[in-house]
Parts: sequence; C-alpha cells; structure tokens
Amino acid sequence: MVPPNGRLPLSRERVLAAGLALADAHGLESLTMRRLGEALHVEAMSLYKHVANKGDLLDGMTDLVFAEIALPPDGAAWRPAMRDRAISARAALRRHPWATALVSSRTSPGPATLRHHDTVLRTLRTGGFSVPLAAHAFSAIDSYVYGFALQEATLPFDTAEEAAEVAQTMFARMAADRYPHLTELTVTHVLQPGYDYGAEFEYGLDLILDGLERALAAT
Amino acid sequence: MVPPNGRLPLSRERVLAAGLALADAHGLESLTMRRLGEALHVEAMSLYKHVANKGDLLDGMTDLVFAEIALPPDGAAWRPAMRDRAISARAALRRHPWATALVSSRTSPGPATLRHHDTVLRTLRTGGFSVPLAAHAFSAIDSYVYGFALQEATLPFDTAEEAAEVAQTMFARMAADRYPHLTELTVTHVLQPGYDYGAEFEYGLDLILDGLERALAAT
DNA sequence: AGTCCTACGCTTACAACGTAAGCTCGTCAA
DNA sequence: TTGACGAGCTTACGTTGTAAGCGTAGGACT
Repeated sequence: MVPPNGRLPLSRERVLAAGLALADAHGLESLTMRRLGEALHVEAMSLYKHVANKGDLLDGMTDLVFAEIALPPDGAAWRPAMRDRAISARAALRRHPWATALVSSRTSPGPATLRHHDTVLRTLRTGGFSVPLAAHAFSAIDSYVYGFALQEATLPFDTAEEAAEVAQTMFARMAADRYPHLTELTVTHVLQPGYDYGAEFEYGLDLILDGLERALAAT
Repeated sequence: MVPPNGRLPLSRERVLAAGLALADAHGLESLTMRRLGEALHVEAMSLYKHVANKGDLLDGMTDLVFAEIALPPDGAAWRPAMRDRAISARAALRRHPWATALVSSRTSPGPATLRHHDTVLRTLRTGGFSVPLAAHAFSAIDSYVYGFALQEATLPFDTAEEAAEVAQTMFARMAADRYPHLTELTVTHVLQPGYDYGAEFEYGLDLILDGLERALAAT
C-alpha cells in the first residue's frame, strides 16, 4: 500500500484537498496547475492522471466545500434545521470565499451537493411543506445565503480596522457629499466600534424564516 | 470632430460597450483583449489607450450594468420602490448573466453603483427607516437579489424544453432513487408545463418586504 | 510655411497559462 | 524472467494579458 520510496502517491482526494488549501491561502486566481503541482512536489502534467482537467478540479473543490455544510439530522424540526444549515453554509462559504464565485460558473453538481439539496428538501417535506412551498422555501433561503456570501466575499476587509481604512480612502476619492446617505450609513453605523457585517446575516435569515412559517401556517 | 479617415475614434465608452456586447453574445470567458480589439477593428494593444487593464475594463462593464437598473424616483414610497428596483436589478442581471459573477470579484464600485446604493438608502431613510434598520433592509434585499441572479445564471437552460432535457440526462446519471426528494421536486414540479423558475423571484422578495414592513411598523 | 508636440493606433516581444502527445521506469502477475 | 501497466516526467503548442517602443497624422505656435 505505502510505496517504498519516500512520498505517498497522489490521489484525486489529495489533489482536491491541495487545491482547496491553495485557494484558501492565496486566492483562486493563484491556483494554477503548475503551482498546484509544486505544492504536491509533482509536475503539473501529473495532476491530469487524477483530474480530467481544471474544470473537473474546480468541480471537485466546490463539492468539498458543500461537504463541509452540516446537514440536518433525520426528523429535525424544519425551522431550526433550516436555520442551522443556513448558518453552517455561510460559515463554509466564508472559510472558502472563492467557492461562492465558483458556484455560479460550475454547472455540474457533485454528490455532496446533490445529497445536501436532497436532505434539505426532505426536511421541508416532512415538516409539512407542499412541493411548491418547499420549492419557494428552498429558492428563497438558498438565494439569500449565496447572495450574502457573495457580498461578504466582495468586502475588501475582514476586521473593523481594515474597514475603517478602506472607508477612509474610498471617501477621499468620492467627494463625500455626492453620496450623502452612503456617507451617513458608513460614518454613523458601519464605522462604529463593534460593527460586524456578519451579524446582518441572521437578521435577514430570520426575516425569511418568519415569512415561511406564516405561509406554512396559512396552508 | 469626426476624423477624415473612415472610422470614428475609439473611446472608453465604445470599448466598454463593445466588451459588454461581446460578453452578452459569447460569454465572459470569450472576452479577450484580442477579440475585443477585433470587434472594434483595432489591435489589442490599442485598447490600453482607453482602459488601464482588463480589470478596469471589467469594472467599467459592471458599472454599465448597474446603470441599467431603474432607480426609484424622488419621494417614492419605500415598499414599491424597493420592489421595483429589485425586479429591475434582477432583469438587468438576467440580461447580462456574466455580471453577477463579476460583482464578486471586482471590489471597486463605479459611479453608477455608488449612485444606485445611495438612492436606495435615501428612499429607505425618508420612508422612516432608522439607519440600522435601513442597513438590515439593504443587506437583506441585495443579498437575495444577487443570490437569486447567481442561481439563475447557473441554470444550464433557458426554456422549459431545455430544462426537461437537462433533467433527463441528469437523472440518468444519478440513479434517481438516491435522491428521492430532488427527484420528486423535479418530476412533479419543475418539469410540469408552464413552470418558470423566474416566478420564484417575486415570492421570496415579497417574503422579505413583508418582514421589513412589520419590523418598520414595530418601531 | 515650417516646426514641434501630442494622441492614438501598431508592432514586437515575453512570461504564464491549460493541456496534448509521447516517454521512462518501478511494480507486480504470470 | 518477462511483459504489461500505470504514475509521474519531458517537451511542445496555442492562447492569454500586457510592457516597451515606434510611426504618423493633426493642431498649435512661431
């Protein structure tokens, strides 16, 4: 099993994991076949023995991210289940910001992705949702989660200090009084100590869950 | 003004517009500097007289898409204003599917983008929203719109017939009974004649607006 | 009229990318 | 012992973004 020469052999899993690590560390744009090979102490072309092409690599990485999302246990109540899964999904997309952009460009879902969606639907259906209402719920929640992750990934800062710095240079460039309300929001809210954009997530999520609960009750 | 030789001169506007047209017609991945030059009957390097680099080009194109979104008129009631603008935004992102992915990778907003955001905030504030509640509303609606557009852009089909075809090959590959609820949803709902994923958009949107209205009333 | 400057488009060149084609060589079954 | 197989390597090609510098036409000024 273990080869007598020093290094353990490549495998699809090792390639995907290394790709994920590289994208996490230095961004998706710096994930090239040559650099990925380097990280694995292998020539670029050797990767093609385990991955059909770069698209296949990205598909596999995307599926790995989906596999990190916690799935609701069998028989869980729909509302906490949806809430937990949405929070878990956002956390996964936040750990791997490049993945949000990939979701849009890669069209063929992997097994973890399919399993994920199927479990969500099961939870809704056993929670009393009709098929059309389950479709509504699924679409609304997923759109919100992806969209939030997309915006979060776009923010060019992670900490409050960085935010302040960015806002500073932004306003310097844009003549603050041309966008008075944007300025107001930034100065009196976003730049306040303790502000955390991530906290917005649960507010909007609960807005949607409230609405779905009402819609379900009206059935 | 008009040069004596045949062709009218390049300009940043012409370059951006041609880029947008090319991306619309053949997808973002086929937008290369050489092809863009060809479309304008110019060599690739000439474009750099009007655009700093490809990133600048993409930023400009993104801002053009934002400029297509209808802004609420002064003094409009917040709820119809938010509704119309969300619908208009989705329509613009649907016309230019590549733009949704760009929003995530491009960090520096253009003037149309800033103006757009500022107008939205103005409408909310004059509608009675406090700054924090306006932030909540802004974040929730925008996340939903982008997320929906992202999912819509991912769908590998445009018409119901194409959808049926795609579903067919997908299920053939994935052993239908491994994902029973996904199968149920697809067969009894998505593949029904007249199904239109786009219709889901307004359902989720109204869910959010209902919630915001309630939150505002509770102030 | 002659001179110069400035824009703008063109040419050439290069490093980095994804990947096709074919090679090498260690491992193991027969 | 042999022969096949498969993982990793080498080489090579076309395409990409863009740096550097050239040519030239038109307008401004003397």
